[in-house]
Amino acid sequence: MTDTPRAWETVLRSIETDLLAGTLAPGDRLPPERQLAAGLSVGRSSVREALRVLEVLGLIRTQTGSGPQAGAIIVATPSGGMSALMRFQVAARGFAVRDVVATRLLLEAAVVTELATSGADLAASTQLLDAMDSPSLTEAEFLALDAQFHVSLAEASGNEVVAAMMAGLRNSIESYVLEAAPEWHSWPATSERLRREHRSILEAIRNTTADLARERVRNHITTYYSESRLTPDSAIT
Amino acid sequence: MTDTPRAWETVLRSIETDLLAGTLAPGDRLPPERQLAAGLSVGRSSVREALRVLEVLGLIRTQTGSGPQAGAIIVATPSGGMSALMRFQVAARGFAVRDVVATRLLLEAAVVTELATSGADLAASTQLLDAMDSPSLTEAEFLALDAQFHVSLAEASGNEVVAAMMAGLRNSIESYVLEAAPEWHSWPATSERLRREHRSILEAIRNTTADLARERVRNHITTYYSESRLTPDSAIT
DNA sequence: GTCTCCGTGTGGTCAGACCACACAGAGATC
DNA sequence: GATCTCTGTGTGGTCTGACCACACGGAGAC
Repeated sequence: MTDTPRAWETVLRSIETDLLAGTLAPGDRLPPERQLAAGLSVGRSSVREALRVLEVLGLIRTQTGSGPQAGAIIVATPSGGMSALMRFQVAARGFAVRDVVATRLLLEAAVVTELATSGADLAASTQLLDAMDSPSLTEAEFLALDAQFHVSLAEASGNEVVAAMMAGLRNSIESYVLEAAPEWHSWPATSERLRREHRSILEAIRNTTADLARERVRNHITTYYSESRLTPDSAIT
Repeated sequence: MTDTPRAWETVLRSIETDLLAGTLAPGDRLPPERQLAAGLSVGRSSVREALRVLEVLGLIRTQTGSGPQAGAIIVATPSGGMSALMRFQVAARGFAVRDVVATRLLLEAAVVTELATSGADLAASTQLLDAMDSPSLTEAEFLALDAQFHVSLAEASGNEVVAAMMAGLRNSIESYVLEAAPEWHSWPATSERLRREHRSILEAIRNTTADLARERVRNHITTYYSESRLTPDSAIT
């Protein structure tokens, strides 16, 4: 009943407190592991367990050596953590692939609706589409740009939470997509279709026709996963 | 260029592989740390760093002692990991509270739309509402049930990914809500209003009036966070 | 047959040691 | 004086060994 927290939880809570208090902010360096351990009266291994968690969550970046770039630095890049979380949950069957796809559809529909309504800056997304026109791209490279394009839409909406979720959702089933890719009927035809659909989505957004953009996103994504033989059914909204 | 993975990454990848291969499944026990270390030719501390990550991500549960319940067991409970991730990202300003609220609104609107359309089982949600009618509840207890109610809606939609996200979003700003709670004008009046709004949302779902349910959710959430002085603006959709 | 106790295996933690690495400054070289 | 080289130093990364707390389960006492 005394509820003794484990040592590494103490470290985690201490860092969280410093973050909330503003003592620690993105760009700052954490104290060296040995010093952190001494300051909290825990072993260095406990500190390391806590730092490992923070690293996977995308909160810090560690680097060996000396100098200003060495050590643990607060970075707060959520997409990495979101990807790791979802990838493992899919692997452990905590998340069904069907739900991942449905959630992606849900989020992306909301994103394009917002973009069509608010008229945000789509320069980054447009640039990615141009890059995808290069005929020298391999299949994997093309799909990577494809993923970036969809994330860029979420970023353009200005909602970092949604952007991170989109990245995580995509990454979590990336291996499944790549696995299924060889089964696509014809890669040149598929990539051509994907490019066309991307441009039509952007066009609908620019014309501020939210319903049309949403409809096109819906078709785009369901077709995509259907060809990958990933259950396209049961999409919320 | 040799790209030597760190020892704990080796452990993580090994476990992920076993999960994907089906060698490891929810309910299974991981090998003891010492044995795992020997099998992968890494130190026990590296194994522990990997297990710590998996624990925070909600993939395993560890317990001391001996017997069938001791050790690390695969559980795959994503909400815990989602909560930790979002809580730290909010603390480190990777996520703006505004975006968290906007995302919650987005997801919940989609959830009630789905529920109103598909006619899912709402018994669990109804039961939580009844529990919230008890006059002996403290403020914190009431708010905990409140959070559970909203998560239960997401669960009723059958999408575990969305349910985990809802739980994570809510937990990540829970501390802010509790902080602001004392500033509410009148607790009895507030709780009464919340109860009323909850029931009206469920009613709209039962009547399969999706638009109405969405509208009521929107009002419910924006009012809620507005009273908590948490930026209610800029909600996608 | 029941109760008690202790062996055993598990995670949790700590301390110490060593390695690889990267920077910074001292010193050598031109 | 400017440049190059080298070594010291501080950092994370890892391993080993040791000890603790805990919970189960069977051996032994009653």
